Amino acid sequence: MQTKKRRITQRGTESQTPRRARRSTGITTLMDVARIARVSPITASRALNTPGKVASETLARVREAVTQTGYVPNMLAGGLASSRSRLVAAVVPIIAGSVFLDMMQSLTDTLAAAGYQLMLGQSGYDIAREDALIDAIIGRRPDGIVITGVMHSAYARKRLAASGIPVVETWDLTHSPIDMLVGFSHEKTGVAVARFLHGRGSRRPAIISADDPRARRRVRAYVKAARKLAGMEEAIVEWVPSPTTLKQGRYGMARILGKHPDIDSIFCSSDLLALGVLTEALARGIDVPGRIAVVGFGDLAFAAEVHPPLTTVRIDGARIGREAAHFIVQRAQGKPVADRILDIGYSIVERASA
Amino acid sequence: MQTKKRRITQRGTESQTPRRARRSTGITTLMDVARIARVSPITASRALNTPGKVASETLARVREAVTQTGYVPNMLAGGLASSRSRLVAAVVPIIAGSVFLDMMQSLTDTLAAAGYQLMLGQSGYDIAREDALIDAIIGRRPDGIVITGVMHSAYARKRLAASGIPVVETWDLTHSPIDMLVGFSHEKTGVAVARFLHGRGSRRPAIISADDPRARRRVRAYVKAARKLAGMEEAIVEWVPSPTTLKQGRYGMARILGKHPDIDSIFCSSDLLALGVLTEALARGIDVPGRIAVVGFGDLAFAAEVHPPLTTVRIDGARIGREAAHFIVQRAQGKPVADRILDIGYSIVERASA
DNA sequence: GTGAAAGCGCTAACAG
DNA sequence: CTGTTAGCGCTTTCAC
Repeated sequence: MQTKKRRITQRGTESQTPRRARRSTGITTLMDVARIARVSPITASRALNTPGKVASETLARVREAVTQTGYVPNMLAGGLASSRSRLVAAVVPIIAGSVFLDMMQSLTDTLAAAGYQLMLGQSGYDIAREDALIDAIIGRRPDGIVITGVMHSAYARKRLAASGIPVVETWDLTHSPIDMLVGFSHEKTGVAVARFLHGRGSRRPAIISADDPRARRRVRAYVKAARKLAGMEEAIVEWVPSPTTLKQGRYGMARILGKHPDIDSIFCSSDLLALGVLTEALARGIDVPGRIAVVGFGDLAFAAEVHPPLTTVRIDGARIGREAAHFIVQRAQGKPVADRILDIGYSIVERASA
Repeated sequence: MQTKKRRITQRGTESQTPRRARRSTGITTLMDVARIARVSPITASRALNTPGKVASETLARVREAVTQTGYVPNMLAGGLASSRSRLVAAVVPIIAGSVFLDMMQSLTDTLAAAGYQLMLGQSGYDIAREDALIDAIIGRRPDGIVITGVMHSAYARKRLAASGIPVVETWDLTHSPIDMLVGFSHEKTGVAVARFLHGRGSRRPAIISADDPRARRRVRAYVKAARKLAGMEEAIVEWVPSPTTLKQGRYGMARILGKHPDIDSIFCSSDLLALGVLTEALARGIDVPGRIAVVGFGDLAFAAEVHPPLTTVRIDGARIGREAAHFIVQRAQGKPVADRILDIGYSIVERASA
């Protein structure tokens, strides 16, 4: 073997055997495959990525070489060369016990079907960590970023906008998204529930809500709408910390009953809270919906099967995931997205609890 | 500007202006930062990665240039050059409603703290998809792979072993892991629950279990252990499909009661199933634990707060995630892991339901 | 403490 | 349909 090529050094030093800068990792590369298939590396690359552009006989030789060597393409190298990483990042506030699971599920599935992988990040409740997370994500040069919940940090929003990476914000509605948006109106939801409970005869309403920005907006809209409804008293509001749990629902219910034993309905900012309310009612022998009507939020899998079945606001999380994935795949294929804002709405699922 | 360098072509063609092969992406690179800071790219790199090896005055100049430009390192390029991607892949059977959420949470947190990102993959229930997933993951050259549940496919196991990537299998115990392991014994768990319920006076036991391999082993161990316990009748087993839901718990309970109304205990393969059992019992006016004792599995957040509080098998999912992350970070730092198998055990949390 | 050179493994851009 | 060339943006190796 001979040294294949040599550079001319700026200063015309005498020819030395150029040192080897680095040893290869030893793993099969596309060059190995190409050598075995007796084609050039680029042809091997085409055989794998755009098989239609390669003669079938060549294709067969390359495929043979791939199976023979157990070659797995290095997507770091591919991504660097093509500036398409086929990676999509998702940011969730928290993973455990989150209402975003259905969305993550469908996002992962939809993206996998299109050849993309999902990277997961937790923004948590700390702005500094959120900023660090966004930089870490941008550093991976993903082909898209899906943000669930709200991206609070102005710094992060600026970085995202500057990165040029397609961004989909979800689970909310605004007229000025960073880029694209799949969500619904929390205000409309709050108003709808107030009217629904009023229609069911509630006059002394209470609310147990997580203290997060979107739930807060639902509550505000509910309270405001309730004031305009005939005979409706001012809604009692009990705040609980995020993330919501069954436990918080029980405690919240207990606290409300302690102060206002005569309430006749409770709107909970999550189904888990509502389940806690049902549990506390059961433990105290309070009839639901007879004495108190209960409405949840989310329509999680268990909502239909608890006792009594839970009336709740249904949000199609799986659809949010699918649509967000579609947005990003569209963009990655260079197709501009016409409508950047998609309102998937909500619905109230009437069951026995209200 | 002048062409900086030129290669000597094999055949000595006359000097032509070499065409520009590709345009840069236009984003700030380390070279831009280096130019502004008036240092070489490698010094800029060192300033960011090993600041201790750079003079403080140089460091300041580089940092200034970074903030000025908004530079974000391209980790695809860095990973390719260093063959350390700082990416860890996690494989879960499904995301939604999974018992692995606590683990994913702590895995994400622990890894993020060490500077790693998590990539998520769903193996689902289809072997072909599982194989494709493993190849997609290996293609990213992650610094580690955490597998939750069981990796069924022999093909995938072979590929993983051949890839040289550190692998941590979790939630189970075997003497022949692919690489490393953090889990517990499902057999011991099953035996322990059988003994526990026997000690609580159960003689006509029933089981509602998901039809997945690990749950099946718990059931088998339970049934076998029960046969040896004085006065214990053969356990009635009702299988339900994975993933388990509250609904399955209700239906399973209903089916068992239809055939064997005199059972006095039910062991459920998940807390969600157990909650379904409690719900069905409530709907039918059956006293728990008076007439039927109920034991769950998992000790999810809600277990302590349902009515009655659920006796259940506690598995420290968060710890599994932490330990798995530690294993991988250790390996990534070149430190060999002494004990590749970690049994984190289980415990029975005694509450009112049994 | 700093730098020049040489790749990591792949694909875009042309040319034939 | 196939090949040559030149990078993508970073870090390793070796030298000073």
